[in-house]
Amino acid sequence: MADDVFKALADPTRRRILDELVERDGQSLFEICARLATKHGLGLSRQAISQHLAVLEAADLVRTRRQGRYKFHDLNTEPLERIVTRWLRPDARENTP
Amino acid sequence: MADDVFKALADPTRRRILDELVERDGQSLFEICARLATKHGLGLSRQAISQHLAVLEAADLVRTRRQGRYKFHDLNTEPLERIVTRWLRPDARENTP
DNA sequence: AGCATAGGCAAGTGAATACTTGCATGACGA
DNA sequence: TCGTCATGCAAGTATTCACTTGCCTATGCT
Repeated sequence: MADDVFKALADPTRRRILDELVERDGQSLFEICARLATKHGLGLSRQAISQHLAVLEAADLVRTRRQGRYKFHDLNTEPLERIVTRWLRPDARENTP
Repeated sequence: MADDVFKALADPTRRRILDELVERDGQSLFEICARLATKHGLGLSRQAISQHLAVLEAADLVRTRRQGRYKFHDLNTEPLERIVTRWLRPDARENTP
């Protein structure tokens, strides 16, 4: 459960993908490929990113919806809000930005 | 920087160690070994845990202070509060628990 | 001084994982 | 219907990483 979230966040490429989805939600696989290549200079294959997206989806950080031959990816921040508070003590938990 | 934090949190054993330090701060290596073994049933060698602590220290999630032949480990939650807000949109950032 | 305790360093092993290459499927347009 | 575009599946490789084993350093006690 939270295990998958931490594992998903462990890879820098996957964190870039999340960055990209924060900026523009609902992108397709090819869009993400293109923007990672141009903006971040990552020359990864389509499959590499597809597998990363699968990991993110397994962690429920990304929700997908099919539309014809396109598959759009939406960011889901809910799991992120849960995981970190685990180690925040009561007094530190109040002023979370 | 934040890279090290995510990498540190990727391993379940390291997350257990953080759990242990939340419960009681300032433990030595042997204390952590003992409590992980008894409470969580983890039969890991001393070096394994020592290496995990080194990773946590590199991520600044654990601060250490030497005192004689003892080395005490203190939890530092500051890096945790930074990393997740990266993907929280403005509207979601308000009601963080 | 001598010995036990607390921790550190380094090399080696096995498993997990990120990435690639090649082929298959399924939807849309001419 | 045929070809193309977007994606999925599977096997193979190579690197990363967690863990162990063995030896070394240093502090404190008797």
